[in-house]
Amino acid sequence: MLSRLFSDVLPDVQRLAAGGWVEDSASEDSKTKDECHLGEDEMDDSETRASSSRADSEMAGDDDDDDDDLDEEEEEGGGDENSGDKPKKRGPKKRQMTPARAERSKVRRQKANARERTRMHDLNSALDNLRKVVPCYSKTQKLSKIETLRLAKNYIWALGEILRNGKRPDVVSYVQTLCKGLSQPTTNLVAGCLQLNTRNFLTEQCTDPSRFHVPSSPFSAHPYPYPCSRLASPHYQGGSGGLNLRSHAYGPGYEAVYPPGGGSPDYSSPDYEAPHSPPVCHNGALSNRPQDSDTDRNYHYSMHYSGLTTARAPATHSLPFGPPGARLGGAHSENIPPFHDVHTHHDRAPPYEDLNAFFHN
DNA sequence: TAGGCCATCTGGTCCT
DNA sequence: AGGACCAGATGGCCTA
Repeated sequence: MLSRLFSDVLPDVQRLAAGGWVEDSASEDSKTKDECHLGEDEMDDSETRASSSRADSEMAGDDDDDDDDLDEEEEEGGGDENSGDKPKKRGPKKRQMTPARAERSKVRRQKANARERTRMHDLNSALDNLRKVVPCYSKTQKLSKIETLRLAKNYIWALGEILRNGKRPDVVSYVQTLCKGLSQPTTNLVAGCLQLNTRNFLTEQCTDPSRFHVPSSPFSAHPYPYPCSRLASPHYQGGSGGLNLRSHAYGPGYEAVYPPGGGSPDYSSPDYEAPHSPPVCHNGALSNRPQDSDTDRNYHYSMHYSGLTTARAPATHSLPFGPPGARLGGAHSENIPPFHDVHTHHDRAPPYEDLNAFFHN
């Protein structure tokens, strides 16, 4: 099953790596405005516009040239740079910038700029494709580049954990893995994509961890060797509304646990990242209420991955983590981003159905 | 208004 | 020489 999953995903990954993903309408939407009004035809214009303005200022007096041969001859004999009182410079003699040479340099620079632009567009296109295959995708609330990479890293890590452990992880660990190192807005978005109220299920878990199956989680069997730099940051101020994956999830002093199969720290793990990430901004975006109702709380205890199978019918936008038949949208909608255009990428990634089945009991 | 994110230009370095 | 890649600088846009 999982082998089929990866056999399905692998070509896409390869296409991603090659940057050869066929753009669809969604990617068109995700183009930046600059890219949008910068069609292929206009690229040259803008390129000329942008670089020429600068080049023109640099090359004052750069009139249309000229006789290259003549210039070359001049350059060959151009040893007059050190003709003054100044000490001779070492190294290759700097050729005199003749108008012809300046023109060639300008053209070369313009071509280099165009190539660089194309290269960056390709890179952005690949990033757009990556945005579509990570577990959260929104046309309007596009993940930033860095957040996309972080989420992708976490996603790969989570899938690897599933393969290593051969069983489905608990929802808490899964979401925590996905959100590790992500900014608060992105955490909200991911939680929203998974239709989770992150604050609720985490705080409740803190209140009564025994009601979750976290201790038996494949992710929680070992001490977490890769403290999240954000959550461990001194800048972090755990608030009532914030998502505190450390203390809220497992209680004070309990580190979230996402070990590899073994017990020894694996610093090659994607969870290990140099502590360069900015601190999480716990601005209460996850929660507007000090405490939720028991109804809301109880809902979280019955969360399962089963809802992810709604990916088969994305138009319904049903909430995936509720008890069968439960409607959860209104109760939690204030804590999660607007989802009319937010969905898991699995809506369009059939292989994830296998994963859903895997999560299913 | 500050900060985050982004696109673009640019010069340097390495490789072919 | 030219292309690919990279990182720094810069300015624009957006949001809190």
